[in-house]
Amino acid sequence: MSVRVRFAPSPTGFLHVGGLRTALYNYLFARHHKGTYVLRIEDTDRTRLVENAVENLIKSLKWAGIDYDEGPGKGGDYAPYIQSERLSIYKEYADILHKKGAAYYAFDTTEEIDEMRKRNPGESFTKYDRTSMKNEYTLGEEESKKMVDSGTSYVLRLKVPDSTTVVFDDLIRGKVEVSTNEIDDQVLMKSDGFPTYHLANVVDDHLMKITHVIRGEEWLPSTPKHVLLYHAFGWEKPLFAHLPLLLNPDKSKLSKRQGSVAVEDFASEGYFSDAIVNFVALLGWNPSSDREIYTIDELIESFDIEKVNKGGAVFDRAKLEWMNFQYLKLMPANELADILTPILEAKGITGFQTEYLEKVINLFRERIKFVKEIPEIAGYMFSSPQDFEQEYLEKHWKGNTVEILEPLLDKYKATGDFSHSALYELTKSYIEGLGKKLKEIIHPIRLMLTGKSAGAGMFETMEVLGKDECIKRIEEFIKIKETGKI
RNA sequence: GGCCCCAUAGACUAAUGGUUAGGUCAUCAGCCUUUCACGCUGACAGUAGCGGUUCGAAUCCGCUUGGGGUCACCA
Repeated sequence: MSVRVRFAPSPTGFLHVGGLRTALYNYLFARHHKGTYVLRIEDTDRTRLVENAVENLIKSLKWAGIDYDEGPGKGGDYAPYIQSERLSIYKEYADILHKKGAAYYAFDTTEEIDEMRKRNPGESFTKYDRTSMKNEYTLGEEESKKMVDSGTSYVLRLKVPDSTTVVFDDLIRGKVEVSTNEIDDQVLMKSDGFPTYHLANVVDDHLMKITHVIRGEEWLPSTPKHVLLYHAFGWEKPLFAHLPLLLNPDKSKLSKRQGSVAVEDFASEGYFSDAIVNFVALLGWNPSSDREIYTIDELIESFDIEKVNKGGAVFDRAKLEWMNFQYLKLMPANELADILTPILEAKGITGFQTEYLEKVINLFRERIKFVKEIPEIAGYMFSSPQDFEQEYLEKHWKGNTVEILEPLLDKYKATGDFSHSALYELTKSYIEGLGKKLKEIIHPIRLMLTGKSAGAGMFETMEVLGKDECIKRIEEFIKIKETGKI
């Protein structure tokens, strides 16, 4: 039988990185087994509708390079893939459950339920009390039918059998057992006619012929309810695999507060999708070799759901940055220039050729983790420096600096070769001819051209800046220095 | 609190009964050097604890401790 998996997020407005990892593992599993990947939207909570949430979700998945075979916008044999468009299906299956006696109507108000829970405050676990509340059993079948027909608000609850044990196998965790005494008579159909997650999820997974349910660990406690539902319907259940959680540094479930958590935020912060995918893939699993960087095809090739770890994994942003840097180092300059251009434009820097941007990128790519850092640390590549580091100036600008500089400036003016190697030779032989060391002149030059103590190689920087610009900056600096303004 | 899940260095992980417990991030040091980085080399640092099974345990079992998740007409 061919593998069919699904990623079934609820449209909360954005894709959480934890969701991305779940989506990714499903994707890797599907592709590894040459199976089918389904995207299904679980929007059965109409109180939490968020505008454009589905579009955003799909956009983020697409950004990450995770494409699905069936789902919203694509269709498929089991459409629709948005649960709010499948209401009549759930109603139909809810009725089947009711007819089988596996579920029953209940008429309690929210207040009555609250009160029931308050009744035994010392109790460790408050289960819906089928024998004392307002439902089909206490009211009688006839009365209850009358109420339903007359339009009284009601829900459908799962009749959980007493004192039996639900057992299922988890691909990652092995055998899991839970006593039904610990399982509540879960609401399956809400009073607004929408199904709860539990019903919709089971019905859809069955109807869509899902073979493996791969989802976050937070679903583990409700899986027994789902197993009960499969059993009640007389359906074969899929295989389950509950993924370990992604954690904050304090080990709690990954959330905002301690940094971005939305995939779109990582994108706008300048992370590369390949880096995020690579990083997230290795949180909870790895191909067991001594390597960190993998292409998506390599991940697909070696993915093994049974080798996924059981314990939660802290989302370490420092390592993510390092990962991003690994990709930045290797990325073609023209692609990075395409990223740089709008960043510069946003700062009002325009009019530079792509070729020039590529040179700047190559100068700085090993000194940054994000492209957006370039205008921050190397603004002088786009206009003359306005500020000069005071401490750097005081340390390297001596009384005789101008004296030493002027003949060198003439040599720069005279040379036809402004390549970094030629500049190096020229500068070196000149300064050594004076019995001085190269570094004695390099720092003043760096100061005049960049205003900063830190930067790329001096002669490489000069080559990219170009002869005219370098000469202009040096002359300007000397002039201003003479006025005493610096 | 009940139930469920989990436990290799600060973090991510490898090792599925036999290794000096390996790799990566972070941290620290040295080298390189033209500043800052990169890179290279090295260092620090781990099987939560206690029992048991076994010739042999990070690995299997039990208990303890610790952490997390979950207990809605939310998913």
